[in-house]
Amino acid sequence: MNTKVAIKDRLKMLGIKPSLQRMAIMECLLEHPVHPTVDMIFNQLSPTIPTLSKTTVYNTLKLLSEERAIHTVNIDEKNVRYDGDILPHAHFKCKSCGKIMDVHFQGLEALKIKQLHGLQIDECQLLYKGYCQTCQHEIKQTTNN
Amino acid sequence: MNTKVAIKDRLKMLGIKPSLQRMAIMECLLEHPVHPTVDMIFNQLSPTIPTLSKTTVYNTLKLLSEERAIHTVNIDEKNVRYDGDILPHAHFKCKSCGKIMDVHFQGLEALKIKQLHGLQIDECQLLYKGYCQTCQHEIKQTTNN
DNA sequence: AATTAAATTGTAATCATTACATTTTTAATT
DNA sequence: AATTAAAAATGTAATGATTACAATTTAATT
Repeated sequence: MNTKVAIKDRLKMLGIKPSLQRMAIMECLLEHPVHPTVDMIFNQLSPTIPTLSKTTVYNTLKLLSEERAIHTVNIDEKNVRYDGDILPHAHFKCKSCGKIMDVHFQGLEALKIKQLHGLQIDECQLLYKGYCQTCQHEIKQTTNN
Repeated sequence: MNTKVAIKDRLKMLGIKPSLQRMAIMECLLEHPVHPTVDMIFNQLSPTIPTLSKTTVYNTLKLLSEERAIHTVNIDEKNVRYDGDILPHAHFKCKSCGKIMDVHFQGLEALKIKQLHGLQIDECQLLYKGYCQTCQHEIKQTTNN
């Protein structure tokens, strides 16, 4: 469970002062695991924090990802996506509806290698693109008519 | 060997008319497998094709990747990188010098799955970030002083 | 050669992200 | 509790990669 207390402790542990804005952004990512953009986060929180600035969202997301509290997902051409789930998993983007989904499968952890050909690796992203179940069906329907 | 003839045939096979500009861009990617940016390609070819426009480079790279003659690599935050090598391999970016390198290892082909959890997959990217051998050494040296 | 279509080019617009200066909030010190 | 210093948040302006679009050039077709 991601209680506010748990989030606060987590940020403190990482040396991040848990301000109102930082807490809200972190909580937003955990509560809405849709890999949101900066704009989506800003629009989500703006009503409850009317003074919130988009720059703060940018700054905070940068800080959080630098301190490894969150991950960035570079699967979309236009905007960077953010993910509060830092457990190893792949991402899939539907080229029709644009939805970004988590993908889990056996053997994924094996990709999280730390050393390879003398390279020191500390970040890994596995990205897939294609068509989700819903869009596959819609395309079939359209083609049949 | 990537002779001009071979490149021309390859483009024709994909239904791409092999114009001077398209040939040059395709050849540039194959001859200089450094995962160049649009600007790098433009600067490389500009002297030999003085009339070349950057828009043409953008248009051509879009066409080539749509027709699957090349791959885009979204490992850099600032610019899209392009790769003429479409055989399965991963990419590594050094966070110090910025160099982007190919990574090959056993079991990589297994990631090229076509179907998963009902998703129809037709693109796959495996990206690593960290520090290359050279930069690791330099960091050690600096730290020791 | 004339006509049409395709490809290339140059300029202007878009828009996500960053830079930076200012203001506000928080923490530390007296 | 007031004062000062540091950190965080904010708003505006700038940046710069990419795209849109209209004009020009080149190639293909009749």
